[in-house]
Parts: sequence; structure tokens; C-alpha cells
Amino acid sequence: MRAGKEAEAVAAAESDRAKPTRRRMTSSTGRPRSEEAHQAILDATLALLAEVGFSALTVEGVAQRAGVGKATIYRRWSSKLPLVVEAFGALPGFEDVDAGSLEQDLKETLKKYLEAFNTTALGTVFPSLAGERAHNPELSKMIEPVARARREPFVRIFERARQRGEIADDVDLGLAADLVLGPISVTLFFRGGVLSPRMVDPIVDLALSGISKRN
Amino acid sequence: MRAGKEAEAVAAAESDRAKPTRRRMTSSTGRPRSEEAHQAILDATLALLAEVGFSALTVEGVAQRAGVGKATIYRRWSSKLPLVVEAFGALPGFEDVDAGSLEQDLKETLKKYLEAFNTTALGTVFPSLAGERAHNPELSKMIEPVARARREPFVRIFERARQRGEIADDVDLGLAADLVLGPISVTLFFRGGVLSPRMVDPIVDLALSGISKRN
DNA sequence: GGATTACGATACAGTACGTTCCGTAATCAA
DNA sequence: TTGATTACGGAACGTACTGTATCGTAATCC
Repeated sequence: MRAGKEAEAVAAAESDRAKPTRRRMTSSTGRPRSEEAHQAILDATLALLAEVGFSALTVEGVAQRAGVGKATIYRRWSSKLPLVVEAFGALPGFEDVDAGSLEQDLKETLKKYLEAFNTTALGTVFPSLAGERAHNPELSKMIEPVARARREPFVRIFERARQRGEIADDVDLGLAADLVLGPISVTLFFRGGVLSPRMVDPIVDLALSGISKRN
Repeated sequence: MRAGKEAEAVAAAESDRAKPTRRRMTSSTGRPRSEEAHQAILDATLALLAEVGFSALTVEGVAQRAGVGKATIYRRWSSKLPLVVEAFGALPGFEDVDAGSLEQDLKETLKKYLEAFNTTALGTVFPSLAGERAHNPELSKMIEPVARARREPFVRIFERARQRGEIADDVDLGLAADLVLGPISVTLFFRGGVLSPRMVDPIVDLALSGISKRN
């Protein structure tokens, strides 16, 4: 479940973790860093992010929850920002689903989407970080590729559908993805509502066929 | 521009302001509360909400920005929560637009929508509050009617369209509203992007006609 | 076994919060 | 006009919590 596909992709963008890692390579002596502590810190970060949100999250709180000293955290991450970004990037990603038709692809992928939002910290962490972006450009920049990656599977689904001839050539694939994801986003942000897998089929049906009456 | 339609509707739900107001009615003597200070406080709250977000907002900061003492604020609101709710509720609402056709109604209303998001604090305040809802049930409950009111005009547009026979009887009007609002929400939250009025026409066209190729 | 680095725990200084009190200003009643 | 009452902006107070530095201990390499 943990550590989705884009986790590695994100690692490349983590200038912060790279630095201490490189420094360690210079001197291979001394006590090695505990991998358990590393994982415990990331887990605690996600849990607290879900509970109290980004701005109320403190390094001290993470240390307490993870059962480590604060210094252990600051030795690896310069501040809570890169720590949060890495923890968020480690949340599960989404694999491509190719069920043969546009409709089935969308429905299956969306259901996996909602399940992930409901069963992991994603459902609470994502809105919190999204809300923070408006006031924190640095966080916004670091989160951007991770957020974009979560929309990518849908763009690919529509690319395949176009190749199959299921949609017209002039349809904006990005807009199509936004149209399908939209009601989820509205439910999550505008209404703070529950994401039920039952909402998937009506969304896809309506988005594909359109709202207007067909003549 | 300021003080939209739902401002009054919200006032009813403000248990907090009601209390001191009632207490004042008991004794009509003494120096009256400054209406200027009241407005300055609300303005400052909105400005700071847009700049730093909900959790970083402090009553002290509001007092400084508004040029009033902290006591003046605490005399009217018991905490920053009802203060924020009232300030948010005072943001502009949306009037119904009846341009004669579903397509025109949607396009004109959406363009007003985006304009409001871009020219007022709504664009930054709304995501911040939405993100906070997950961790603050009290805020969530108080914001809910205000957030719902912002979707209402679209539901009414679809109701009129159904009466005109422009859409089928079995279309879920709420879902239709979410479908049209969706790409805006995705742009705002998932991508932290800019809301350009030019995105409106493609959204409406695609939502009305559907993504699938028509045969 | 000595050098080196990481570990958890704690102590420290600094910041900023919400609350409370102050003297002053504005309104009403007598 | 005077006294009572309430609101005003400003400032002081105690508290809570932050990031950093430092402690003795533990684990690894040469």
C-alpha cells in the first residue's frame, strides 16, 4: 500500500535529503542512521498531518509521536517543509488501469482513487496541503509535481481513448480529466463531504454523455 | 461589491454575535460600539486570512492591522473562529443570472464567479478554510452553509433548464452543478493554478455536450 | 580499542499568544 | 452640567511552545 510509484520520482526533487546523504558518503565511519527511526518519523509526520494539518504540525510533535529526539529529525531534514513534502510523496500513487474501454478505465481508476482517499491519510492531508499552498509559495512549488502526478493517470486514460477513437480529436484531454475529477474535488473541498465509491458511476456517465439532452 | 446576499442568512447562524448584542439591548446607556471599528476588524480579518491563512491568523494580528485594541475584538467575538466565519460570510455572493438558455446562464455566472475569486480575497481565503475543515469540525460546521450557498446558483440554473426541457428529467442537478464547478475546483486546489475567465467556455461546452464522441 | 557518528533526552533563550488592566472618550439620564 | 455607564486603544503579564545547542550513551568502522 505504501510508497507509490511517484515516490521515487519525487526523491529526485528532494534537494534536502540529498545533502546529508552525500555528506554521509564522505565518511562511512560512525554509527549508521537508523532506518527504523527514519520510517517512524515519516509515519508520525503523516499521522500528525492528518490530525492537525500542516501549520499546526511541529517538529517537536513529530519527534514525540515517533519516539525520537528532535535532533534526529533536524539531522535529516532542515525544516518541517521538506519533511512534509517527503512524507506526502510517500503516500500511495495510482497505477494505470487498462480495462479496454474509456468508461471502464475511468470507473475503475476513480474507485481506486476514492478508496485511497478514504483508507489512507490522503483524504485529510491533501486538502490541508492544498489550502496551505495559497500562503506558502515554497510548499506550493515542492508539492506541485506530486499533485500533478495524481492527475496524470486520467490524462493517459483519455490519450488511450483518443487512439481508440472513443473521443473527438479536438477534446482537451486535460480538461476532460478535470471534468471527471471535478465532482470529487468539489465534494472534498467545497462541501467537506464523504467520498463514497457509489458516486463514481453517475459522475462518469454524466461526464461522458453530457448534461444537455441529446436530440 | 461587499456584503452579498447570504450575508444576512449567515447572521442568523451566528450565535456568538447575538449574545453581546442582546446584552447591549438590556442597557442602552454608555458609549456605543464603534461601527467603524467593527468594519475595520472584519476587513483586517479578511486581508490577513488571505495573506497568512486561518491557522496563522491571530487576534493580535487582526487588532494591529485594524488599528484597534485586542479587547475591542474580544468584546464582540469570543474567539477567532466566529470572527473568521462572519468575515467570510460577508464576502460577495452571487445573484442569479437568467440569460435565457442553459449555456448562457452557466457561462455568465461562471465568469462572474471567477472574477470574484480573482478580484476579492475569496480566491485565497476559500482554499485556506477548505483545507482547515478536515481538522477543525467546529469551523467546518459553521462554514458549511456559507460554502453551500456558493454552489446554490448553479443548482437553480439547472432547475430552470429542466423546466425549459433543455436537460433530461433523470439528471442529478447537484451532480450537474458539481460537474461544471469541478474543473474550477481542480484548478484551484489540485493545481494551485490561476483562474482565467477564458477557461469558462470550454468547460461549459464540454460539460454540456459530453466527452464521448457523438454518433 | 580508539575514533567517529547517531541516538534520545534535556536545558535554554526567544517569540508570540490570549488575557487582563489602565486612563481616556463618548453617550445617556437626571 | 454632572454622574453613571460602557467602549475605546494601549500596554503589561504569565504561559506555552518553538528551534537550537549540549549532554551522556550506543553502534559502527579501522
